[in-house]
Amino acid sequence: MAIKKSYSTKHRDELLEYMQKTEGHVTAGDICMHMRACGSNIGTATVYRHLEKMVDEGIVNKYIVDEGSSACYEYVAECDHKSSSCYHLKCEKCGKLIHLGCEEISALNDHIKEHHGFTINPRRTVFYGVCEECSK
Amino acid sequence: MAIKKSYSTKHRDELLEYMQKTEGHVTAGDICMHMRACGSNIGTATVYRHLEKMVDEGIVNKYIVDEGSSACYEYVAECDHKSSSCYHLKCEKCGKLIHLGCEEISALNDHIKEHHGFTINPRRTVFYGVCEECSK
DNA sequence: TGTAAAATTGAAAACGATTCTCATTTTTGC
DNA sequence: GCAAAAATGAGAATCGTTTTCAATTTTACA
Repeated sequence: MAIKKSYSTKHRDELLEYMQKTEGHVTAGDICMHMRACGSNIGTATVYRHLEKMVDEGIVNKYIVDEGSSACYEYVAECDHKSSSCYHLKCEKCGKLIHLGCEEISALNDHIKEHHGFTINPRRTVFYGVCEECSK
Repeated sequence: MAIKKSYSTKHRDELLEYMQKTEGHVTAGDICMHMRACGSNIGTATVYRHLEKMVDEGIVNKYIVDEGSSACYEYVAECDHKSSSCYHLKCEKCGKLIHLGCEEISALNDHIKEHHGFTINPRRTVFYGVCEECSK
């Protein structure tokens, strides 16, 4: 029940800046490697802690894309403006993770909400399947 | 490049029988515990190995439902007859995993196939969100 | 049948992503 | 400035899953 206020620190700023300027999805491991390559001495635990907080705050999205392999993170601005209609497709063959902004799909949200009482969270939902190139 | 033919063994039969008679989703851990409780001496590795094979063969579906926690498996008959329209909803609050058979949703598959060239695999796709009870 | 090749098995070790612990250092509010 | 609260890093711990390896089963077929 302790009050957990977020201090803004060098590491948090570094991490946020990296997330903002990075297009697409990165894993915690990617981030650690990159940060160290840039001379930052940020630790693994700290990266995870900040990512988790940012996910809670809605600044960053987290996708569980495969069991075993690492989770993907991305800065929210990338697709938040289309919020309800931004989904992700993950190709089972080539492993590509694809953004999909499409109104048609947000209609699905409405349908499931109305008819099945379930409120979908597009931020976490990933469609698995086979992409165009791989299905040739 | 070795030829990998499936021998039918006691363990495979036991496991398959358990999967068939079990409704809904189980984790590999659940299975191991249950098998041992029933006097079987099947090992963890064997359970995983058979599950993986059954997934490949299409007899069993595997869902990655949360990072960190175990994957869920279920016997395919449970929802295969509605194949293209059988999805799963996972409540982020209570953790419930819900079957959803609905034609409206299979229309989504068609849309994504036609307009985005992506073939969805409902067997792996899980919608995250909040269920009816939890959203009250 | 008998037998060798191929597949399965269990135990335990290895793995990899993530989380926890804890002592130390920063940051904050005042 | 100072004390309380939060952040930090290193390394240990966790936990689901996979691998290893030697021993056992199962199969194909002579």
